[in-house]
Amino acid sequence: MPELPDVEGFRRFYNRHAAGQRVRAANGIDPTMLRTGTAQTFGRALKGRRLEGARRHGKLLICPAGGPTLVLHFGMTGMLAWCEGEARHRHDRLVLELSEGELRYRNMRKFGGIWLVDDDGLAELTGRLGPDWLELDRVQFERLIARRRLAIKGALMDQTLAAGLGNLTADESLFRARIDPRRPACALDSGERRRLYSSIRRVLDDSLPYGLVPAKPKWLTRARDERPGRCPRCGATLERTRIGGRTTAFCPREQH
DNA sequence: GCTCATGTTCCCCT
DNA sequence: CAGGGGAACATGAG
Repeated sequence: MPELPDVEGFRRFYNRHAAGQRVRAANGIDPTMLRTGTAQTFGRALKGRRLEGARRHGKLLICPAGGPTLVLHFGMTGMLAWCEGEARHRHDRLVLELSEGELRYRNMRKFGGIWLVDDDGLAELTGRLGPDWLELDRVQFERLIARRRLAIKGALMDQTLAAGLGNLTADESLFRARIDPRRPACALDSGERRRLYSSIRRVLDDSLPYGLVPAKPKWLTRARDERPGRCPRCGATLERTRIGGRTTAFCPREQH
């Protein structure tokens, strides 16, 4: 699930359920997902801490805990769950026992990761990312992509340029802007760059309330997994290819 | 058995 | 250095 809109949904979920509570214990951490320290140091450092409100940078959920900061990346299958007595789920990779219940980090495929960092460690993590997409203005965006020769979709998914877009949001935005995802970024003219920027913002803004990329009637996301997929606007058969190692869907009749 | 999956990183080429 | 291609990571679903 996790692209920017999903992680923004997790942030709201975290702040609704977990923020403000004290950590009674950190249990069941999957050591293969822990990117810093050991299960023991992790648990000791978090126990007794009060969780503050979380923020987000790209696809990272950043959860300060009055000293150390818990950072979660959800990979392709991660999510949060709030539990009050339910049995442990097979894919729970971390259980934080809090005053009023349990916050669980659940992740089937175990991509992504869990960090517990100090301020320097946090700066190191976020420093590898470009600005968050919700903080990026059009002029910055145009500057970032203007000289790149890679496929525009590859540029949109490069988290070091700007952070938060993923496979679905990139395809959806290019579909909305009617731009062929295979074109070199530097081949877009100024009008196309503007159109793409506003399309991305629209896709993100429209998705945020849902906490996911919604399969709206005129959205590519609705049709991309059908086979053969049909363009939700013109009915043409969608084309499927790979860009940057990711399955890419687009309408060959409308996207140029 | 096979393919594919909303992510990232690393390694090898050109 | 920029960028492409593929593999790896781990666990399913169809």
